[in-house]
Amino acid sequence: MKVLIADDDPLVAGALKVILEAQNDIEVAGVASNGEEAVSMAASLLPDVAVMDIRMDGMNGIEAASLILKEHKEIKILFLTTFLDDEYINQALNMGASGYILKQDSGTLPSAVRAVGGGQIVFGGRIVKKLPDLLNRKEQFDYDSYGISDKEKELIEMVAEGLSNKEISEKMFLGEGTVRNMMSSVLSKLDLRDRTQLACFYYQKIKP
Amino acid sequence: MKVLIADDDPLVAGALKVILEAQNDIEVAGVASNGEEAVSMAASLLPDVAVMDIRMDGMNGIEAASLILKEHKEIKILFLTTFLDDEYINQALNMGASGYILKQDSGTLPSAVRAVGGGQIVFGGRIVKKLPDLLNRKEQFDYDSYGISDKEKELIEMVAEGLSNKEISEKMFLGEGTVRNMMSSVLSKLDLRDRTQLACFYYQKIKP
DNA sequence: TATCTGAGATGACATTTGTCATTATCATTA
DNA sequence: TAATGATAATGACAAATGTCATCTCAGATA
Repeated sequence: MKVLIADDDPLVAGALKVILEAQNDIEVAGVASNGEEAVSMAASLLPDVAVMDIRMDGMNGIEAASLILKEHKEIKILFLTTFLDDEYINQALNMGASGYILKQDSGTLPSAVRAVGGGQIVFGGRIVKKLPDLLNRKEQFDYDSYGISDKEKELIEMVAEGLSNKEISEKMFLGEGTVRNMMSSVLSKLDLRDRTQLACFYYQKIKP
Repeated sequence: MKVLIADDDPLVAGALKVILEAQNDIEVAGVASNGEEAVSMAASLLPDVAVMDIRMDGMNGIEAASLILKEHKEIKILFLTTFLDDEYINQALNMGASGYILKQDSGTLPSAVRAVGGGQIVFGGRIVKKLPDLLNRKEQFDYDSYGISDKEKELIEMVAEGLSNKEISEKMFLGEGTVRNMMSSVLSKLDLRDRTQLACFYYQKIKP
């Protein structure tokens, strides 16, 4: 199995090479030290798997990988990263990467490379613990920073259920006019125009 | 590395055993033929990895796995399945499983087992192609069955962006009154009361 | 050809909605 | 005690919204 390594830190790149070459079924076809190099080497060497750092000077790993996949979608991309970074995980997934593991777990790199080469997808264990949170995120919205009170929060949730002012006023034991005033206040705090925009805001920003 | 196999089809279980025992670093500690057996054998054998079928008579793989994880969260669960089933994938992920691959890809099973044993997460390649869709699902809602036309569909999406009738009419090159009529029609088709409920419906049922 | 149909438009109408100024209460605080 | 501020309520008002009956018109259909 032919592997291309891309990392702008020569020490890391060297270490990865040593680890992978110790496996008798893995051959390190080349080592790139930045994104551009990775793209051109991938095109000439046609490795089975490209093991890439995400953070590199110049063209980063994500960009390089998507260029590689554009031309050779049979090459599997395995990202190595130092941090847990939600944004990168999402980008990598949507881009069609085959794996995303932490450098700290380099001991499991060979098996990850084999699994990826075999057409499977691999995530570092620590990353998976974050996946459910990524899927059903909730309540992370900071009402306070907008100066929104608990009552107003209630109101927002009722709007997001499609209730009218009258219905809300009954549920909250308030006058309908009061609810209208609260609504007005909430809308201006969030810089929105009407209750429908508030409902959209709720589903897009508060409980995505 | 100790592995427990659980599959209610003896043929499949046997085949898996053969495949895994051909690897000199993998030892098949036991073979369970249903969920209950898997739970008790996991408790007594304490394997590193449990390779489990999802569909089994009686207790299914998901239930069995969550029982195993409750007691021994260091045991990694690798699910084998015949089908691509969104619901199972989600359940498996949320449950804390370490892998989910197709039986058809049994050739890559050994590397998957090693990767999982090493603390990584593995998904079968065909499954990954569905992951982005699972994240930003869209368009799976059946507008037709409600008799909703393409134009009406557009309108719904614009309402879900918080646009007013006037803004929608400009975007669609229609009279504002026409938009109001379309709105009225859509609301009655979906049995809703106003545009805010329509926006809520959109985020809850159409693009959850 | 005559008819039917559906998309688009209009105008009238009752409601709902959001804004604003004002007032009333009540608890806290200076 | 008096001032303050938060909470709740009113009334007035303009704008937006949803419903309905009706009209036009082009294209399909008999």
